[in-house]
Order: sequence, then structure tokens, then C-alpha cells
Amino acid sequence: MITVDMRDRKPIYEQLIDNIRTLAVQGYLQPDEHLPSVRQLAADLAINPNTIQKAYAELERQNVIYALPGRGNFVSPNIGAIAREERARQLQTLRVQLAFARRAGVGREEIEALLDETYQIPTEERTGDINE
Amino acid sequence: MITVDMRDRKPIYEQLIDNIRTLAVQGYLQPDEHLPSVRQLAADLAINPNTIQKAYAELERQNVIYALPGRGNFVSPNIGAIAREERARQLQTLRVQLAFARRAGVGREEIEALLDETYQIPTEERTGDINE
DNA sequence: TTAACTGTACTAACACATATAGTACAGTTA
DNA sequence: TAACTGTACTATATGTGTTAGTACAGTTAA
Repeated sequence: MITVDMRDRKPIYEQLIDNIRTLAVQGYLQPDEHLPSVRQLAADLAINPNTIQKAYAELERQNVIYALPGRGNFVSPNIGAIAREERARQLQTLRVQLAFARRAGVGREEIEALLDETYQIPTEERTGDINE
Repeated sequence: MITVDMRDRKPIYEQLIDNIRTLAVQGYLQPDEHLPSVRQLAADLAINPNTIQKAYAELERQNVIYALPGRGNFVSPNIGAIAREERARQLQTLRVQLAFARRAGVGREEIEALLDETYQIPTEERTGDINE
């Protein structure tokens, strides 16, 4: 489900970019799946079509989706490369955050406990339904 | 050393807040140490005094520093509570980032490797010199 | 006492990013 | 043909961050 949070400090178009890329990378959107049109998604989320267009344009630049003028926007078929990039980015962000945590006085044992917690919960189900 | 990065998306006053709080919490600034005056720091960093004032005001609100009108701004003597808050915040941020990393497909072993890397490097030296 | 510091409180102006509103045009589809 | 689609504009509004300038009261040292 594509959503936005108006109270979030992050701009709407960035929320959309991260949201849709995550959905695509994690398999909640199938390759070549037809995304909602600019005007339709704008109506659904009650925001301006220009904002949707801005997000779609950036997602196309990132090769997460592709556009066929007159037809619509579609999920990129080779999402694997995007997934690898996303994975690398999350790993790098985690590396930085680990350093911050250590400098703040967090002990390794505490992080191990967090790891247990994080990997305890089983992986979520994936379907082709965009609304999940 | 108090610094700002003009290219950073984060506002200058927020950089200053995080920067100074980190220096205080990690012992690079001593309790009751005299901070640079609003006008002096503005001159050093080549930014507007109002921006410094905004950061100092917020740091005082967070009990990281205290102000004596006519005298200057000083590091809070009971920085311990601030340090505990900072530690909790970093832990919470780490918790969220771990969840993101897992969802992006990062395996537990990779994170264990990052942990080794993070806790391998010995702790840095701390001095009372503000310029370190 | 005076001069030079200090924090603090304003107003005004500017720059920038975000978001909205409206219009237009060309390609696609039923 | 009608109703979709993406795309490209211009204009406007808004909020945030930053700068500029002024002012006033408290502190400190010569």
C-alpha cells in the first residue's frame, strides 16, 4: 500500500520515492506491474499530481520504474540490481549508526540483544497485491 | 572542534546542536566549561549570530548547557542525564535501522561482521581541549 | 566610571524547497 | 471519438532557514 504521512518532516515526494522503491525491492510489486497513474494516485492520496509526477520521474531516473508515455508507469523488470543497491545502502547506514551507538556508550551485548530481537520475528509474506 | 558543513542538507543550527551535545556527552567538553560567545563562534564559523543563538537556546532547553546573561554559555555540570538520554536515543535509532537492514535482505552474519569491525577499534582519547 | 565584552529580543528581508493550481499537448486505448 | 495516459510548462502560496540590523541590560576589566 502506497501511503504518505503529512506530519512527517520528510517531503511527500521523498516519502513516495522511498515507499515505492521499498515495495518494489521487497517483491510487493511485481516486475512490469502497472503503477497507479499520476492523476489517480494523486486523487487517492489527496495530494497534487505534480508531486506524484516528481516522485515518478525520480524513480525512473533511479531505474526503479519505467514510463511509457500515454500508457503509464511500470515496475522495472530488472529490479535485482536495485535491490542490491538498496541492500548496500542499508548496510552502510547501519555501519554509521553502529559507530554512533558505540560512541554514545552502547555496549556490544546490548546490540546482540537487539539482533536477537530483530531476527526473531519470521519474514513477512509477499504477494502480488499492491495493497498489502 | 565545533564545525558546520554548508553542503549538508541538515540546517546549520541543528548541526550545531548535535555537534555540541555530542562533544559534551562524550567528555570533549568539561562540565561548566565556557563555550565560545554567540558573536565569537559566529565569526569563527562565518555564519550569522542569530543562527548560533538559536542553537544555544535549544541546547539550553535540552539542559545540555546553561546561560548566564552578561557572562556567557557553559556546559551543564550534570551531563550524565543527557548522556543517558543520548544513549537511549542512539539505541532506538539503531533498532529501527536494524529492522530496515533486515528487510533489505541483510543477513545476521553480515551485521555480526560489522559489529566486529565497530568494536575492534580502541576507544579514542578524551581531553579537555575543545579543539580536539 | 568607562569601554568592551556578554546574552537576549526584536523586526525586516531574502533565499530556497515544497506543494498547489491551472493549462496545454501528444500518445494510447476502448 | 472520448477518456485515459505521461509530460511540460507558468504562476502562486507557504514554511523554514538564514542573514542583517538594532537595541537593551548584565558583566568584567582597565
